[in-house]
Amino acid sequence: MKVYNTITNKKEEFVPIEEGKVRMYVCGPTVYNYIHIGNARPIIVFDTVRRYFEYKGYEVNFVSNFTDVDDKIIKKANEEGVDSTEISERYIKAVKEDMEHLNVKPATKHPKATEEIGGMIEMIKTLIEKGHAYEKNGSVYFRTRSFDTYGKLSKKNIDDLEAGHRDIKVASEEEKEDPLDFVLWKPKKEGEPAWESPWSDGRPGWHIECSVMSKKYLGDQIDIHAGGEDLIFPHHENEIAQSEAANGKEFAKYWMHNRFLNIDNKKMSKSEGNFFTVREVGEEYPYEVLRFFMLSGAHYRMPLNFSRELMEAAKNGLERIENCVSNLKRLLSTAEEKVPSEKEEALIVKMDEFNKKFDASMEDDFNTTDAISVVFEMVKAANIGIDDTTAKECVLGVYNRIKKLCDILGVNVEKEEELLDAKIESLIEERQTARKNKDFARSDEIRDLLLAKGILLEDTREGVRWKRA
RNA sequence: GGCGACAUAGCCAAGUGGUAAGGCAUGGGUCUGCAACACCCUGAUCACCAGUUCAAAUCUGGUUGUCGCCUCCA
Repeated sequence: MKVYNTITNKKEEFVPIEEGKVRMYVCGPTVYNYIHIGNARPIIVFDTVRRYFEYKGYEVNFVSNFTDVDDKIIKKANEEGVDSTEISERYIKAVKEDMEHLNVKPATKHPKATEEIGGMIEMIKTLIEKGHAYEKNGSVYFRTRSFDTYGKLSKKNIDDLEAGHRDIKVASEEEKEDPLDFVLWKPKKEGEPAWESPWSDGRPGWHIECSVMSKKYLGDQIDIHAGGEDLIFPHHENEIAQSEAANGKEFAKYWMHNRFLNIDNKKMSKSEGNFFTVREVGEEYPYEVLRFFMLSGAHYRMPLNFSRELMEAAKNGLERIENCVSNLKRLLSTAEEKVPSEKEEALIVKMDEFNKKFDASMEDDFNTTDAISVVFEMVKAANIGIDDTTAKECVLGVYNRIKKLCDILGVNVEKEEELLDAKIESLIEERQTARKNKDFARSDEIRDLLLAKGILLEDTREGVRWKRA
């Protein structure tokens, strides 16, 4: 399995630290609002990575945090005149709902920063003892120049960075030994939540949170650390500095970063107002369409553009797969138990080949775009090769295979079994009678009526079928 | 200024040395009372220039263009 590693800028063969196990940490959202579709990209992408590892038989310890103490949360709390915990808890609940809708598996552990303060204080102490950090007026800073490989992830030259900082020095910079130093602990200001520490009542810096939560739940060394591309610098660079300086070990073996999701080819930003929350999109499209779009629209290391046109294309494409699966499911109930013909045997074998091709795509740095094209090839083969005379074994084999691959991607292609109420059933019956009597005016009238209720009818050789519009 | 990514049909997008996967859309057909589903047919020589090679979308150099990071940001 090949994984693109940001730190080496290369695809590398994945070798786990511990045989058969993957320790993976994904930086989670700061919970100050509903997540937008840009936040959803890493959530979906890395959930898919996890699912693939699990499919390959790895035991995945998947940790993803919630940053629940932060300037933006405090600001929002002050605006609403409530406690910041109320804000963070509200949006953690919302993220979890969104994740469930997007068929994202809950992490093995979702730590919250505010529940890990003790560990942060411990790590900061260690850093001070080792000379990598210092206290000044209740604040603690990381001594960036004391970590000699600083910049290895983002490929930044430490001296270039300092030059860039000189112009934008702010008041608090004055107490730093070096403009490059970043904060590990900051004393509280009026109206801010605070925790006791040896240095001041205050709160941790953002970067130390992830270093500590990763260490606590996954250990000093982990296999994969992932997140959005914007986190490479400074967040992940600083995490490396903190963790490696404190633990004396290489932090993460593989660093994975997804590129951004754009809207109409422009970066989403609050100031431009060009962003959509997951919920907003969910009102217009089924959530599985959004997930399918994220995985089929582009490889995770490529920019992905979001637009109505592209969502429509994704919706239509997904429906093609759904139609095929529901067709197979229907055939399954009537298919004859018999020895498959030579052609049917060949189709079953073909499914094996498709599965291998799918795996090969996924093992090439999780090329979901390519993997999905394999699913479409399977759909085509099924549509051509299977009908109501096909042996049950063959129908079942194809059905299971397509479902399995979609499940690895976390894309739900099977609609829940639903019963229609009696009134609608009788309307469908009435329409069938009308059609038999060639009263097409009445039959079309009923079809339109049902369509208005969101029931789409399709007449097939085997009889009438319906689905939700 | 520093670092990095990308440029393939109307749109989206795989493909890193041997004569271009897949999807959406379009047009034509088959099926159907009609529609929908499905099936068949329909389309690109891969930004440009130069080079390496028997052979390049795929390697090298250059040109042009788009984008990201360097500050909170998925």
